[in-house]
Amino acid sequence: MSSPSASSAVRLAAETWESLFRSQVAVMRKLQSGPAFKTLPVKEYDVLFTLSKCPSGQLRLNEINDKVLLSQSSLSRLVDRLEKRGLVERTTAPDDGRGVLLSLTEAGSELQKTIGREHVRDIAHLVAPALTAEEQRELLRLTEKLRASVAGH
Amino acid sequence: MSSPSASSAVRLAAETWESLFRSQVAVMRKLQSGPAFKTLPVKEYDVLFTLSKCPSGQLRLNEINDKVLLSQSSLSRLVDRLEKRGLVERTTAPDDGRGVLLSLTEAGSELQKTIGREHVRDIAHLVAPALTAEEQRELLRLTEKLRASVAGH
DNA sequence: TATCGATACATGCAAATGCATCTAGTTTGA
DNA sequence: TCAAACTAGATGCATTTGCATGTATCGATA
Repeated sequence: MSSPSASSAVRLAAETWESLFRSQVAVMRKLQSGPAFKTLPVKEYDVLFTLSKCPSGQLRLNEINDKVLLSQSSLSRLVDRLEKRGLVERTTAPDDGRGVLLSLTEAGSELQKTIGREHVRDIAHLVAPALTAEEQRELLRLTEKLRASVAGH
Repeated sequence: MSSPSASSAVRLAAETWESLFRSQVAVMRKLQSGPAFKTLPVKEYDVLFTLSKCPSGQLRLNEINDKVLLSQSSLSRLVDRLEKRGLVERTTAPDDGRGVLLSLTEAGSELQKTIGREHVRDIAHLVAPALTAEEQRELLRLTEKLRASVAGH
């Protein structure tokens, strides 16, 4: 790796990230301003969604925390709000007395599905006109590869 | 567009967005926890960065607001904080008495460069090992295409 | 050019967030 | 086996955020 190519490699990485970030901002802007999130903020929906996708139906708080951009304390209180609205339930983890398992209530599951249907439609309206199916598959592959690499330090 | 392919198109778009979003979360997590942002929060740095990249050196608040995921009022107060620290300057827009032009002070420009150098290095350490240069160029192209499409409604 | 609606930004206030810290349960190792 | 270090999550408190609204300016129209 020669010196000039190293510097251009750094620049390329920075520009790639910048572009990824700005596109995320642009899409998220549109999504969260839609009517789907009048009843529930996006971040709270995201927790319901994450739970709905998990096979066991239960997740530890620290597992959820890995998926969302929130501090541990903010997530704890976000879950307080969801619990107060009767959308999720906290249970002490059976194998670790310190841990908390979170699961959807029936109402939480219903609300997730209702918002989810509309949300997915909104996403499609933004993404489908922008990129071909082939491009979407490639974008999916690249972002997943990036996420996996970053998650594994 | 037949019915089954329409539904799978919707699913693909949703999965693509989900992956893009989660990768952004994973990368941002790492970036903002680095030492580069001990002195200045990422969102505040982002405003300095945006100003530094702009050829005229001045931007209207609403132009900046398009680039960041903040409400108008939050940006207004974020700028208050930057101004109080002497990093930016507000000027009334010459052609529009309602508008405010924002520009970097010398101190703001210095701080942006200092943080920016470290920030760019951090980005490279995360992105370069994850994707080849060719993949990064493709990711850059796809996210820019998505952003442009979404921005144009 | 006087009025009315729209736009740009600021501000009061309630809610959400993060940092530091606390409590309780778990693991380690002498 | 027991104390010390570690981990998961909750909580006090100051900061940040967004919603609703306020103020000032702009632009269109009659």
